[in-house]
Formats: sequence, C-alpha cells, structure tokens
Amino acid sequence: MDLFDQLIMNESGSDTGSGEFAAKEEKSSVSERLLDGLNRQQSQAVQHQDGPLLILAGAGSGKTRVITHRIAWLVQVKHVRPSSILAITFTNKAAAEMKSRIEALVGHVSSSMWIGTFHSMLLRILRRYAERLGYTSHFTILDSDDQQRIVKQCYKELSIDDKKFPVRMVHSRISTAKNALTGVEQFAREAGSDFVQEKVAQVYKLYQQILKQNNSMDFDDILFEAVRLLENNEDVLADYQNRFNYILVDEYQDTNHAQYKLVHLLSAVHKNLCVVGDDDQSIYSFRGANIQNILDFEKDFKNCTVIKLEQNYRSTNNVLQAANAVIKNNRGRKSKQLRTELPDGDLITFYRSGDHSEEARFVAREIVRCAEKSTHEQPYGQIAILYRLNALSRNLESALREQGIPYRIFGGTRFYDRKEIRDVLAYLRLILIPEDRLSFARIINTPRRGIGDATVAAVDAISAQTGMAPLEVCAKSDRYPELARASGRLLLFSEMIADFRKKMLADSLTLAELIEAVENDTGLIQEIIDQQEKSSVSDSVDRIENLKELLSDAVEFNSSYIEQLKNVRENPDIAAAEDLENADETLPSVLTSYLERATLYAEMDDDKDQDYVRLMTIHSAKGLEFDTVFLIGAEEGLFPGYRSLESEAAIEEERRLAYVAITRARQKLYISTARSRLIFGQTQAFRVSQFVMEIPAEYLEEIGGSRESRAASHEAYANHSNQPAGRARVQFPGGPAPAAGGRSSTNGFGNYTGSGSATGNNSGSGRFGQSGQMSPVASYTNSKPTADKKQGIDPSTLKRGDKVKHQKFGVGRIEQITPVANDAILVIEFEKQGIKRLMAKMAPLTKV
DNA sequence: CCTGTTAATTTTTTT
DNA sequence: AATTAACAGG
Repeated sequence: MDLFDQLIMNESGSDTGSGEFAAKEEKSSVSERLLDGLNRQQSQAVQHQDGPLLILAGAGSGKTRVITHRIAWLVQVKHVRPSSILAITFTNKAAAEMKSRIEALVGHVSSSMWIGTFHSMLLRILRRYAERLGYTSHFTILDSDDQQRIVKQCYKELSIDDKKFPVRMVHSRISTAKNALTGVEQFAREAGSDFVQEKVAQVYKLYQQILKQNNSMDFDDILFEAVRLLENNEDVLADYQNRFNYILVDEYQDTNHAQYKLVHLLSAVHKNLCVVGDDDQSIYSFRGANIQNILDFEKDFKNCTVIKLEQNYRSTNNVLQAANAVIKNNRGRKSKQLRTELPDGDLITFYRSGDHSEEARFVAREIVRCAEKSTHEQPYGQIAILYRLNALSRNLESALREQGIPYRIFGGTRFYDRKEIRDVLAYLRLILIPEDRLSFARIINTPRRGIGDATVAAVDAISAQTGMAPLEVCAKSDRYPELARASGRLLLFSEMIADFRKKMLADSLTLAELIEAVENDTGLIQEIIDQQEKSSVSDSVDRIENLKELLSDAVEFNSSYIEQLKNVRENPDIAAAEDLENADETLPSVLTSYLERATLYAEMDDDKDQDYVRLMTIHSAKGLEFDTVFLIGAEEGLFPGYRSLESEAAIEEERRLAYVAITRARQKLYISTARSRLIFGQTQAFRVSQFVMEIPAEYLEEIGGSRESRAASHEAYANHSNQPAGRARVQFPGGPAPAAGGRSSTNGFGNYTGSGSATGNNSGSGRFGQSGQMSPVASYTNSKPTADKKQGIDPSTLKRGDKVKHQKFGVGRIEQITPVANDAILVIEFEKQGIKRLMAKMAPLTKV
C-alpha cells in the first residue's frame, strides 16, 4: 500500500510540479497550480463557492482531477478546515486513490479529512453510537454469504419451503427493502395480503431478530441503521451536520435511497453538497441504485449549480463516437455529447467468430500482435478483456496460456470469500467472540469431527432454553443427557477454542501465528490434503496456497496496523483516529480490526505496474481505462442478458453498461462475438448484440463475417463457412488477411490434453495468490517469541524415495512431493500405517 | 451419524 | 458444466 501511494504521489507530483513552482510564484501560484491545465468547466467546478453543485462528468472527462483539485482548492485557497470535509466514494479502491491524490496536492493535512466509502464512514459513526440502536459497539458485520445462511436458518424455524421461495430471492427482497428504508413493520403492513410478500415479511422479521441477537449488522443495515440513528437522535445529527461543512459524493448515479437520504440529512445545514456522476454510467440498479437520484438533483436542491464536463481526454474519436452513438438510444438521460480533440485513431475492430474458443484464440493472437508492436515497456499492462459475466473468462484462460500471455483475472470469488478462508475467519471470530452463533454453526463440524446435524440441533435447543451461547453449551455438554453420545467431541471442540482464546488473550502470538495455529491444529489443512486423493479435480494445491496467502496477508496487515496506530498517536486529529480510539497493539485488538477489514475491504489490489493482461467484468472495469480493450461476448441474450430483454428499463441499463465498456478504451477497441457458444451447460446460437448494431458502420471494421441484420441472420447462419462475406472487406491491420479464425480449429480440442495436471494449474500466470507479485510467504513469523518450536522438514531437502520418521506413524518412504507455496504436500507410505498425506513443514517428521 | 452416490438446480453484475 | 442438495448404505 505504501508503495502504491508513493507511485501515485510521484505521478501527480510530477504533473503539477509542486515544489519549486510554488516557491517561485508565492501567493497566487497556489490557485494557479490547482487550475493549471483545466478547461473552463473543470475550473469552474473547482472554484465553485458554496451551495449545491452537480457535476455531470462524462466518461474520461477528468472527473477525479476535478474532485481532488476542488478539495485542494477548498483547503488551500478557501482555507476550509480539512476535518470539515467529507468525501464519499463507492469502493475502497477509489477512496484510496482519491486519498493519495489529495495528499499529493495538499500534504498530510489530508489525513484529517473523512475520505471513504459510505460503509466505512458510517461504520465509524455507528460504532460510536451503537448503544443508542441496541447494539454494542463491537457488533459484527455480515456479508452476503452470511446473510443467505441466516435466511436459510429462518426457513427452518418458520418451516418455509425453499423451493417455493428461493433463498436468493427472499434475501434480495429484504436487501431491497432495507435500501429503500422500509423497516420490518412497514414491510409487513405494505405486504398486505400478497402471499409472497407476506412470507418475506415473516422472514424479514425473524431475520432481524437473529441479527440483533447476534449483535450483528449486515451490509444493508449499515446504511439503514445509520439513517435511523440520525433521524432519531437530533444531537448526533446536529453534530455531524455541523462538522461536515463540505460534502462530496462521487459516483452519485449509483446511490440508492438510503444513501440519498444520508447525504440529504448530512448536508442539510451547510448545503455545501457537491455530487459528481454520470447518469449514463449508472449500472448498479440491481443493488438498489436509483438513477433518479442524479436526474432529480436539480429538483431536490433549489439554486443548484450544474456543470457538465463533456470534453473527453481519454479516447480516440472513433471510440468516443461509437460510445455516443450507442448511448443516445437511451431515453431516460440528461442530454450530453462527449467530444474529444484526439485524432480519429484506429477503427473499432468487430470480429464474428464461429464459437467461443475461436473467439478466445482470436483475442489471444491479437494480444500477441499488440504486444509485439507496442512501444510500451509493459505491453500487456495496457490491455484489458472485458465481459458481461464472469463465466466468460473461462474460455480465455486456455487460449491466453497457449500464447504464453501473462494475465490476471479479477473478480469472481473474492479472496476472503473462498470457502477455506471463510472457515479460518470463522474460527478467528469464534475465538474472539465466543458467543458468535454464526461462526459456531459454520465450523462446529468443519473439518468433520463427528458432530452431525442432530447434535447441533440439540445444542441449539439447549442454547435457546438456557440462553447460553452454543459454544458454552458444548463446554458443559456432559451435564446434558441428550448430548451424552457426542459430549466427548463437543468438549474437545470447546476446549480447542478455549485454548486458542487463552493464547490470544495472553498476547503471546502474532496474528499470523494465531492463524497458522488455527489452520494446522484444527485439521483444516489436513482435511484439504486428504481430499486430494479422492476428488478428481485437484484444487487442494490452490486451496492450501490460499491459506498460506492468508498468512502473508496477516503479516502485512499487522505491520500496517501498527504503523497506523503509531500515526494516530502522533496526530490525534486525523480522521482514522476515531476508528482506533480504543485500539492497541494487543492481539485481540489487531484481530478485531483484521476481521472487520476482511468483510469490508475485500477487494484485490492491483499493482498498476504489473505487466499482465487484465480480465474483468464490465462492472469492475468502471473507473478504469486501458489503451486496448477487448469486449467479448457481445451477443443478444448475453449482452444484453436474456433476463433484461423484456423490460425497456433493463435494456437501458445494459446499454449503459455497453457505454461503460466502450469508453474504457483509450486507443483501440475490439468487440467480438461467437455464432454459437457453450454456456450455461449447453451450446447455443446467438445473434449479434443490438448494441453493436447501433454503432455506425463508419467507425467499424469487420473481420470474420459482418454483423448481419436481423433479416439476414438466418441466411448467414446457414452457410456457416465463414469464408465469404467478411473476408472481402477485411482490412486486417498490418498485412494480408491471415485466416484469423476458422482455419485452425484443431486447437479447439488440442488444449484438452494440456490441462488437468498440476503444472497446468501453476503455469497460468494469472490467478490470485499464484503470481509472483504477492509477497513471499517465507517471513510471516516476526519479532514476538514463537510459542511452539517449528517441526517438520524443509521440503527442498527432500526427494522421492527418502525415508522419514513420523512421531506417531513411524518410518515411511516418500512417494510423491507436491510443492505448495513454500511448503509441500508429501505422500508417504508408512511401514505400518499405510499411505498418508502430510505437509512437510508442519508434520512431526524427521529425516532418517 | 458419516460418507459416497446420485439428482437437481443453477447463471448477472457487487459495496 | 459445475456446484449443491437430497438419499441411501454402512
């Protein structure tokens, strides 16, 4: 993170020339520096005085620059107290970037500004006043996986059939209700006699009870409860209203009702609310975002100033015109027309492939070509492949590997969401908070330890009767005849947790050491190793590597946490001080912060300087830009998705998504489709996306067949030799048209043999936790005295056939060594006990 | 009560 | 296609 900050600072530092410049020109130079290079609208936005301000910032219009410069302007020219500035973003990444860019402009005073996401900033407030809402200040935060589990739990208690009421659907309705600030009672009232809504209302009610009982809030509660807090507590509201003289909200088009309400409440006194957004980039309505918030801003705030940023500095003219042409088909939008002074640039390349693997190979080959002719030091780092659904990334992987292209996939299941990681986190949470029911339920039988559903149900029943936490029931299980049979195992479990807890409270371990102890002593790793022999698809290596990765993550966290603590002590007035009010260096304190970050800050970070192709959904590409963009899967039914085909509003959202995708490209845009594609378990034929049809021909070149009109599509599909139509018109840049697709179909099957082996998994340079960029696992133990001495053997000293001696199993011979992180899985045939799988460094082994 | 097998269901996008 | 739920056998 520090490195990242530094990079940003250097970058912005050089383009504003802070140092000598300011010294020379003295006074007015400050404002000159902040306005330098801005166009009229931008500079007007930066200098706007007081009162509501709406900045409609088109894609690539220098939005971030305007925001950061405006904040700097407020501080340095208007002498606004930094601590009275609140800047809200949607992602932690955006917040971090804004923070460092502002710091580059104004220096360390930026640290007393509140810059963060809605969730992080509200959490700060909620912790302080938790008691007023009926929580303790240590309430835990539940992510959507936890939410679904609780809904399922509700189903059991209410005996609701999850076939008739899909968990997903009910969960999302509850979430929608909260985002619309509809509480339990109101929801029940409005449900009326609607059968489905009535059931949802029942679940909602019980769901909230369970959360309260657990002293936890889900993601949506953070917004909901914050509104409740402010509305019902005048003193609190007044405090924050007065405190935040200037409020700035980025990506305003993505706010939902609760967020809208919050912004209104907080800005009501000073009315210095500046919102920045682009209605054309509103793509989160499925999450409750209401595009009306930005469209109605002028109505909501009388005498508000509106500034449109329509000058695009990012894309070539061809790309930009294509984007304009697509988005103008939307009806519900503020009229604007982006323009650029950049040259036309290359035409957009449209490629119609036969099927998905041909598409993937085309993309891979084009990337190689791009990289070869690129003058950039890091040719791959400037390339992105975007798609509508995560599922589409699969096809690309093998093609990219074949060409030896370094890549990394973003999104999908996030690191902290992986099963094995969540298991460890659940242990940690239970160790920290023995009353936690959710974590208990998750891990009581993970790994398998002979405690089945029946036993868990009995424990729950006793817990409900006596009011004891489930873990406590386990500890006293010998007192209950109904638990007699499982009592031994229950006691063992509770003692194990108690033992961990003792160690934690004694503060004799580092965070990483505690995690390592959990991973090893609970048998989590052993279970994964044991599964290796059974399951045909061996992902054990990946999963263990993830667990090792968690260790280095913990080390990293630990040191940055300590540093931040130090920082706060030296400057008590920085904003982060409120988060760390009662924090210290002890393990319980560190662990508390760590768990919170794991739920709230679950994004993978991306080093901008890494030279690999980035694969991500369009959603996660918002706010980013790349020299070259490949948009794949541009097919009717995929993009726009078939679920949105019925509703005009949904199509418009998809179109906005298309607009976002197109405008990510700086210089070159490829759009590709497949005539048929294997997806959702079957091969389907697809037409070209209507969004592609909306791009005027003058901005396109076509390869592998034209985008046929609807009428022509049958005919074209009939003569599926993709030779004729497209080929004639192809102007393949740089040479005689190579048979980009159709010819080499042998490859389509060729890669089958290549995959499957362990090497196949590792050779991909892409996946999280495998690439060299992650910090090495080696050094995760540090200063504090280690509680238990390391055992085992360094795997690098071992080879097949070596004899080893195990404390319990006796002497055995090594049959197989599978490297994992900096350790290895050993398959050992013991003379007496048979074949066992063990981690080289962890097992009590000695060389013979 | 666990385990391994079969059947069924699922597929946006994410703070 | 792949993950997850139900089911039967030990």
